[in-house]
Order: sequence, then C-alpha cells, then structure tokens
Amino acid sequence: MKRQPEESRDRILAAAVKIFAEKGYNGARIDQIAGEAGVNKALIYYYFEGKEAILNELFQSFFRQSTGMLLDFVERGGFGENPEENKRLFEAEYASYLMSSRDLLKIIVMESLKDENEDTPLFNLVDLGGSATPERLDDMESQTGMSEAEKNQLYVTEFFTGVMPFVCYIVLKDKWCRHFGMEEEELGRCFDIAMEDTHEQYHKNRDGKP
Amino acid sequence: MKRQPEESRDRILAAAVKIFAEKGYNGARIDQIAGEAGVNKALIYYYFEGKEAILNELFQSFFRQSTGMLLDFVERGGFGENPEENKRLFEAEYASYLMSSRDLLKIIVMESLKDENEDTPLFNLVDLGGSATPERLDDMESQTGMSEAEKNQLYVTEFFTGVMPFVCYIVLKDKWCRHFGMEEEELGRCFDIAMEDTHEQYHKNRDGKP
Amino acid sequence: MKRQPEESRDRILAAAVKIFAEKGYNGARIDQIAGEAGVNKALIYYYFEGKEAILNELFQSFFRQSTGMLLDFVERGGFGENPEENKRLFEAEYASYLMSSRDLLKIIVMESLKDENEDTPLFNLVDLGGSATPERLDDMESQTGMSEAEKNQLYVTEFFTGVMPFVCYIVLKDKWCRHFGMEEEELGRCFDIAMEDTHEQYHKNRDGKP
Amino acid sequence: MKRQPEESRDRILAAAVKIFAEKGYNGARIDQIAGEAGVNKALIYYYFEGKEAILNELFQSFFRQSTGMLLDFVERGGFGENPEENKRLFEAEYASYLMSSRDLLKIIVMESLKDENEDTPLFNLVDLGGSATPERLDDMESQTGMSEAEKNQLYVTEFFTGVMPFVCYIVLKDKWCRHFGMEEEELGRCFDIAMEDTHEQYHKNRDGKP
DNA sequence: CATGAATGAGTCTTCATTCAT
DNA sequence: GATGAATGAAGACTCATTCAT
Repeated sequence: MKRQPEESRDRILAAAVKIFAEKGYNGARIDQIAGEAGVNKALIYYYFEGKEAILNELFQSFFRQSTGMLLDFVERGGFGENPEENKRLFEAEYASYLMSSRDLLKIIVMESLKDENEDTPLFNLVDLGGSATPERLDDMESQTGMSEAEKNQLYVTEFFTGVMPFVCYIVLKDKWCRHFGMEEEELGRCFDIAMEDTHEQYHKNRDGKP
Repeated sequence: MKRQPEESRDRILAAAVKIFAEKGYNGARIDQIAGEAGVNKALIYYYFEGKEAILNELFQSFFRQSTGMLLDFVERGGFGENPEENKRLFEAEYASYLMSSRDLLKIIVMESLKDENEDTPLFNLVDLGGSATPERLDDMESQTGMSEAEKNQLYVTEFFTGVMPFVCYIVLKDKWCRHFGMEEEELGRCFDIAMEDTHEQYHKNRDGKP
Repeated sequence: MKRQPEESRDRILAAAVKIFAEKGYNGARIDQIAGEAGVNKALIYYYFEGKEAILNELFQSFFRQSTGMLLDFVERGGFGENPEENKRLFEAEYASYLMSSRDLLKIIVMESLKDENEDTPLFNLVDLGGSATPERLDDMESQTGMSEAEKNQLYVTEFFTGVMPFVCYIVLKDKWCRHFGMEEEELGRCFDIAMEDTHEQYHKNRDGKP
Repeated sequence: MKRQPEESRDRILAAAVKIFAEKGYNGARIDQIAGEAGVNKALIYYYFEGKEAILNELFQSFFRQSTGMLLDFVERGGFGENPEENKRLFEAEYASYLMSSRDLLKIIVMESLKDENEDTPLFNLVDLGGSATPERLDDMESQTGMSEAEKNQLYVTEFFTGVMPFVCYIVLKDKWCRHFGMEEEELGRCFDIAMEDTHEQYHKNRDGKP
C-alpha cells in the first residue's frame, strides 16, 4: 500500500510503542508491530536496522523532545521576569507531554529495571533537569552556592518523591481505576492532593524557610 | 545430581528470580535458569508446568509471605499496648523483607506495567494493608469513621507517595549509585531524608491535627 | 529457494502424506517432512498452523476431491441414459482415484482407529454416498421406498464388505506382495475375483431378485 | 504399593493396550501407561526393556494365544468326526476371542499400515491358518490337490473378504454406532447378514459345487 | 519390588531477519 | 517503497530412559 513518504515509518513507530507497552520489549513480536501498523513485516527492516533500533529511536526521540521543551523554556526567557509563573507553565506543559507519552513511559520504566541493561533511561529525566542545562539552570535556580551533598539530596528527593510518583501515576492510573473501581478524574484529584500534601509541601517548606 | 528433597526446586526458583530480574520475564531463557540453578533443563518441567508457572509461584510465595508477616503482626497483638512502637517495628521488619526481595520487586513492577496483563501484582501491596485486615486494622488505626472518598484518598496517597517511592528506591538504588556515583549508604540517608521531608511529614501533619 | 507460488505448500503436503504414511501421524517428525519436501522447517509454519493443520488440510482436500467427483458425476447426467454404464464408469474413476491416494488412505485408516479421535474420517466414505446426494442418488437408485432399517443394512453391507475390503486391498497390497511373494498384478486379479465372488455376487442377487 | 508378584506386570500390559489403542503406539506416553496402570513409571523399566518391548510382548502373547487355540483345536480332533460342527465351534470361539481383543486388534492394524514397519502382524492372521498348520489343515481341508495359484486365490479371498471385514467390524463397531446412531446389537445383526450375503455365500457356492 | 528425582536427546514451534521481485 | 516467501538460530517443552535409595 503506497502512502505518503515517511508515513509508514511513523505508523511503525506508533505501533511499536503500543505493542511494546502491551507486552514489553521482549514480549513484542515484529509481526504484531507490522500488523498493528498495517505494513509488511519486511518494510520494518527497510526503515530500521532491527527491533532494537526501533526502541532506540523511540527513546531518543522522547528525550530529544523533552530536551527540546526544556531548552525552549530556557531560551524563551527561562525564569525571566516572572520565575514562579514561568516555571509553573513549563511544568504544566511538560507534565502534559508526559501524560501523552504514557506508553513510552511504561517501556522506559520496564527497560530501566532490567539488570542487564547498562543504561537507565529513567534517570534521563533527572539528568535533564541537571546536566542538560547545568550552567544555566543551576545558577539561576540555586544561587550557585550548593555543595555536592546538597545537590545529591535535591536530586534524590526530586526523583523519588516527585518524578517517580508522577511517572507511576501516569503509567498505572488506568490499571488503578480498573482495579479499585475509581474514575480517572477522581484518581486525578486524589493524586494531586497526595502530591500537594507531600512533595509540594516539601517545596513550600524549603522555599519558605530562607 | 541427587540433592536434598525440594532443594532443586528451590534452586530453580532462586535462579528464576535472578534471571527474570536480569532480562525480564520474556527475555529470560529456561536454559539460563537451568544453568544458573545448576540443574538439568528438563528438571524444571518436572517441578513446574512451565515458565509462567514459575512466575506465578514466585509471586504467590511473595504475597503469601507478605500476608503472613502482616497477619503475624496482627495476631501477636497488633497495635496492642504500644501502637506506635509496634507499628514501627512491623514496618521496619517488612521494609527489610522488601529490601531483600529486590529482584522479585523488579519483576513485579515490570509485569505490573504490561498492558496485556490482567492483574497488577503491585496493587497487592495496597490490598494487603487494606482488604486483608479490614475489620482489625481499619478500626484501630482509623477510628472507623471514614468515608469511601477518604479511604480512596488515603490509599492513593499511601501508594503513590509512600509505597511506590520506596519500591522504586529498592529496585533502582544500585543503578542510581552506579549512574550518579553515589555510595549505597549515602543514597540511603538521602532517601530517608526525602521520605522524612515528604511522606512522613504528611503523616505527622495528619496525625497531629486532631 | 524461491519457487513458484504455492509450490512449496504443495511440496510440503506431498511430503507430509509420504512421511505420515511411513511413520504414522504421531511418529512423523516435522524435520523429516521439511527434508522430504526440500524446504526450510520454518516454512512449514508459514503455510500451516502446525502439524495437525497439515493433517486436516490433507483430509479435507481428500474429501473435497471425493465429493467433487461424486457431484460431477451427478451433475453431468448421473445415471442418465445408461445408468449401469455411467455408474460403472464413475466407480472405475473413483476407484482409480483411491488407488492413487494409497498413502492418504493409510493415514485415514490409522487415524480412524484411535480411540482418542472424535471423528472417524473413514466413515466419510459412507457419508459421501449417502448424505452428500440424498435426494438425487437415493431416489434414482433405490426407488425411494426404503425403511431406516433397510438403509442401515445397506450401508453396513456396503461399508464392511465393499468399501473396507477395497480400502484394505489398496493400503496393504504392497505389503501383501512382499510378504507372500506375489506380483502386484496377480494379487490384483485375485482381489477382483474375490470381490466378484462375494460382494459383486451379492449385488447381482439383490438386483436380480425383483 | 506392594502387590502380588507379576500383578504389576499385568497391569502395565493391560494399561499399555488401552493407551496404545487410544493414541496409537507413537502417541502413547510411558507416563500415561504408568498412570493408567497405577504404577511408578520406573517400574515399567523393571519389567520391560522399553516401550517397544511392551508392544512386542503384547503382539507375541496375542499370537501365542491365537496359535494355541488353533493347535488345541487341531490336537483335540480337528475336524474329527463332525468336521463342520467342530470348525464352526472353533470359529465361534476364535471370533469371540478376537472380539475381546478389540484394543489389541486396533494396534495391530495401525502398526501393520505403517510403511516403515518391516512386518505386518495382520498377516499373521493368515499365516496362522496357513503356515502354522500346513501339513495338517491343508491336507484335511483341501484334499492336497491345490495349485499355488489356487492357494493364493484362497488366501486373498479369505483375508480381504473374510478376515478384514470382521476385523474392521470389531475395531470400528463402537465408532460406527456412535457415528450413525445405531445400537451395537442392530449393527451386529446387520454385519452378520452382510457376511452371510457375501463371504458365507461364497463359501456355500464353493463347497456346494463339487 | 517400588519410587522420586534426574537427564540427554530430541521435537514442535517461534522469531528476527533477509531475499527476490 | 513495498511485499510474499524463505531461513538460521534459537526457544519452550517433551519423552523415553536411568539412577539412587
């Protein structure tokens, strides 16, 4: 079936995300991806080196996008005139992006857990905020004066009590609703309150102190 | 090689946990498990119906154990005379058990994320504290009067900002240390502080209010 | 090796008939079939669901063919102007087809005997003459008036003293010749005489009476 | 489980007959036989060399028994004073024995059909009447004067229109009844009539002539 | 005699990948 | 770009047979 150039490629990627999220990378079959994408199995090998290359492409484009959003934010003023407001806007935008990447996040988490995997894509979510924009964000946000230990603590707290709860919420919310018979919206409200009561509260205490 | 009765079976289970954690359930090979266990491949099929049966056995024995610990705690006095102290003891004991189940937890998380899987073993960790001991724990801890909505909020907060951060910490701590060049102990201290600053703080606020 | 479309599929079927006849369905190995067919083992699973699907296809195509021949005969005039002659022609044609299906007949008989098998493909040879063309053949041949009991008797006699001896002759003739040191042709003559003396004689008596 | 000596052996043989008849020799599993016999799998190897040895034992004891009955008949007078009557008695006795060997007959037929098998146990049923008692039966029944060709014709007719229909009747009668909704007894009557009308008729013509 | 445990050699089936068109 | 056909390498699972007790 002839399509727009590159359309097939995108269909394959979209299908791959879906199947990988359904069965996990190892459980996914190239046939299923081809079927889901509505293309011939061999065509996948025309566009990609192999199964793993699809996964890589998926991960890379996700982090490219993430980085892009962050850079955009920094470029277009960063914390500029209205730091609080700007940051809130960016976070909302990024949160929304993550929510739309539910399937990919699942894959990222699953692959991050395997002992055999060298890298842990999940940590990119931390690196992003840290290493990706060191000289810029760091200076701005943290008035430079921050020991290595303080940074570590910051990262740990952000990751384990901020990022991961949110990631878990995104990837588990449908299952949670099905299992406990809740509505998506109710769970959303509950989760917001939960974060408000814990992580957000921590931020308020922290920022308020000095 | 003849061994003590049931020894081979245990070796197989132990090997399976390890390999599953390394490669994921789908990525694990029966040969590898046999090799790791030092038993003949066919022997695996003598003790188990197949690959999936091993996984099930693993999950079941984990939740059997978990339930056992909780029941023991309730039986032997529950919150008895010194509720705070007793609860802290149990939590420490259970936390320690979870830490020792790192590999299994990885598998549980990975399998919980797959869309194709009907059940979400992760939620058992919630069910455990909830449904397993409703009339006892509930009454004691929560003065009975608690609406459905309040319970939902409680579960959501506990799970996403209490259980999951801890689970994530357990399954990611070695990778975190390798990735960020931290010592296990330092990470442990950081994580404790992070929980103290967020989830524990929430509990204090909550209990302190009334 | 690329071949004409469907050629591989046919080669596989032909090879399967041969191997099944040699070792029986259960004794046959997919490798052997692939080897005999000169195709890659995996290709068998490209064309068929599995071993059993091959057997089914074989059986179905045999009975499709058989039914086709019978229907052709009926369509093209049936007992038309020269009933006796037409019938004789059809029988000769069908007998010749059966002779050429020697291997498949072996398989049919073997599978028909297993207690575990629900259906008895052998009986299709009876159903064929009966149910496949009820309103046509029946009326013509048997002047309609025939009680259930008479029909039963007819089927039993036809099957056990007509069909089965012929089937047994086809599937055992080579073994008989080897065992008793007879020539195929001599056995053929003997078998014709045997049938002439028994089953044919019965038909003559039956038709002659009224 | 301790039993009478040799009891286990018999149980194994009986179980083997049943399972072989159900699934065919190749389809039968040693485990199933052990299960059916209610003995440990390894015990089978105490009594028999292996799977094939069981089959051989089964076949041998069947033909030993058959030969025994025939010899008994010959020894105790053969066609003696009342040839017709004696022969009829023997045939009835032997027919009854065959009927009771339904499962074994199935196995014999199935194994006889496989191209790979050197010998054709089915033919033993012919050999029995022929070679087993050449100088005795032959002389008596056939007044010696009988050419090789005549003998061949005799065997062919006996086997394909006498023995095989009967064997087929025995091994297929339950399936026939289930398939066509007939009662065992009705089928029995029909079959007797069928044989009467064909094979028996042939005998009458043959004996009556001279 | 009897058995639970163990094993080597298969045996069916799957799958990522490639080829020819 | 696209596809039906083909394949090597593995993968899960089986099975007759043996061993130690």
